[in-house]
Amino acid sequence: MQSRPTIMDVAARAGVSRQTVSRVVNNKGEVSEPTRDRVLAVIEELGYRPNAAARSMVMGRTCTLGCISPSLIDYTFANIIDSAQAEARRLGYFVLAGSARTESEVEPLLEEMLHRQVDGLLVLNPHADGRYRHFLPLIEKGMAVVYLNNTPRGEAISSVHCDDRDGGYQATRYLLDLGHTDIATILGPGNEECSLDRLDGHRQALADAGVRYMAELTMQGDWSATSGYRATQHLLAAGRPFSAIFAQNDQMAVGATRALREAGRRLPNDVSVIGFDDIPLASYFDPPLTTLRQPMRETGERAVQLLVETIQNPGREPEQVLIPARLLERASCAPWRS
Amino acid sequence: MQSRPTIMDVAARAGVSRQTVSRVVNNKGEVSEPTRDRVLAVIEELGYRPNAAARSMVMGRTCTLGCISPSLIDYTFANIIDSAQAEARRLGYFVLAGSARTESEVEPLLEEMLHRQVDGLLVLNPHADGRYRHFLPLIEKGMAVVYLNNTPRGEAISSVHCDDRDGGYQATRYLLDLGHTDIATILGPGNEECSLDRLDGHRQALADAGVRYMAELTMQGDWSATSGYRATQHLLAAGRPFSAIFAQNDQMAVGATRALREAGRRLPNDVSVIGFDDIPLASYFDPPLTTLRQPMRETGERAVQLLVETIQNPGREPEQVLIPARLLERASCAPWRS
DNA sequence: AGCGTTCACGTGAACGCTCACAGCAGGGCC
DNA sequence: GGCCCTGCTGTGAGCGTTCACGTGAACGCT
Repeated sequence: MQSRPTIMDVAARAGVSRQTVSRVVNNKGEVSEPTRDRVLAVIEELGYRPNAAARSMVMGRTCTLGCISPSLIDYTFANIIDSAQAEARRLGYFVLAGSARTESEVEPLLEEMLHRQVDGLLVLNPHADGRYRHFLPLIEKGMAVVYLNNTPRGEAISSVHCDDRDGGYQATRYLLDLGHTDIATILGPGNEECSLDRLDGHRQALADAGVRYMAELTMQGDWSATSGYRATQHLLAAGRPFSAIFAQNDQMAVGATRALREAGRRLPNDVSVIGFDDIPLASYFDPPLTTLRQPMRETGERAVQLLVETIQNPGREPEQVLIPARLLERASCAPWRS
Repeated sequence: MQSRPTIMDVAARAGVSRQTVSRVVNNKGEVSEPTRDRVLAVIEELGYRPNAAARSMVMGRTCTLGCISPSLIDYTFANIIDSAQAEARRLGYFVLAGSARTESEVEPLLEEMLHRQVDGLLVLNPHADGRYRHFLPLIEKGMAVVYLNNTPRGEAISSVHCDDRDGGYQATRYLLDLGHTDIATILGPGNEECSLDRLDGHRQALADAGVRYMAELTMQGDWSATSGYRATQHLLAAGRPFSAIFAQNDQMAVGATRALREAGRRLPNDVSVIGFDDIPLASYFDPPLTTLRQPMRETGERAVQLLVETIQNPGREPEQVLIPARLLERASCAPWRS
């Protein structure tokens, strides 16, 4: 790469000092009209681009946000990251995204990001066990951090995520309104807050409707389709009757429908299934999956806004943002005919 | 954020010069055992992390790769980016990923990345029309660039992607071996090389088997499930009989199965469907989708390796890497009973 | 005329690091 | 003793910016 022109090259060619060029580039300070035009022309001519590294160095900030996620592939995460990245760029920041598949990968990834002097950190769906360990000391030292998806309870930490409790409530309420009372539910991992919250909402909806919650109809999954499949097989084998399943995400819902079909149950007439997330092909399953749409783009955007605000105003109080999920009625749920 | 310790703080506290600290940190040059230990201890104690911006400035490289993709959400892209990111980190680089949904977003994104002085560029599935425009001049100036997925023809550009031609051949060959001769095919956008290549392979397989290629059985899609759905409806309406569909990606395959089911055709007995990609829930569709698995992780890794090699050795000749796709037999294809 | 203000620019220093070089021991060799 | 070599360490300069000043010139006011 032949070396790029520097601010000095521009200054020399325009017959001004570097500072004037700097003023033009940053639009700050007084520069006369003709001088400005001349400088801009030279910038254009030379293809000058200010060196972000040099600028970072003197300004003490990099305008870079780190984003640590268990995966960049998962549809939900990818969506959040995509929108976060777009919003960040709108605000003059860039996102350095890294995946830490396992808990032990978090530390080195975080370390690398701190090397890069990221101005703030977006933490996606932190691994339950290391959720506090890595980030709390950083926050205490003044690092701006926003959690997404899972939020540690009882900590003064900024976070943005879907209103899982309300989502669980809506899903269950919907099934109840269709006349179902024997509602099975398939959870995510037990150490993830969003799963606990969805369950909470579920139980609240049952309670509000005067329907007894039955622990035997609650199965544990791990978000994967396979786990939903297995959970449903267990449910069927256990023999306790149910007419509907609330799966805490779409993958598990898809696994559930498969297990049901294999067991000869017809959807939605024999059993209704409702999911959570609204993955891309949800409407293409047989039957098209009724689900709660997670507000992924908004989540990413709000998180970046919150993070940037925190960076620019370090005194800012932590804030917990909840964004409601929206019910999408498709064809996997039907009224219960008793 | 209280200010981080600098190399001078470490030097002072260890009673050595900055250069010695630098030598220890970078493991280069001679440092006596006791001095090294002392410095390392101070680094640990102070939590010193070298400032990447300062280092970039003097070294003239940022150890950062830009990655421009139409989307970070799409399963294929997300997979490639995730693996690229992991491989990059292994090699001491970081990936700055940005999405440029439309052609017009490429320019500003590229511009921002150049500001950041990225050492090289990963270009994912470039928008057909702007494929050359933005990057060729950069490459001429010595910028390291690797294309992924779609590769402009006839340019001396490094690229890594799936062997689409062979994939198209395999898919078609598989259907032919099952006894199908009336094979419909649903393409991706006509300006994407990977779609053209898959079609090429398809036609070659037909030719090799002495089966006539029928243009009426070829439909154009845009990778979306909906487009596959529509294309199949057209195919059915056109009345020309077919016993199998080769959809150039899984989304369209899923759309196709839905259209077939709605038309009362049974899968796979009436019609076989084969896709391309192996999306996560492919095995959970009804019937589980037979498809060609795209080597996404390998693609991302090889691309980064190639890019880093090019950066470190600017004289390196451009190289086109093809990675074979692998047939995954599931249940959406059946032998043709004539 | 003398003064302060504003405008339009320029200059030294600093950001945190690495590179190239220099210096100073100590050791081996003729 | 004088020479060179090697191992270890320090110093000046510079990377490309911005910040905090400083400096004229022009202007308006008393």
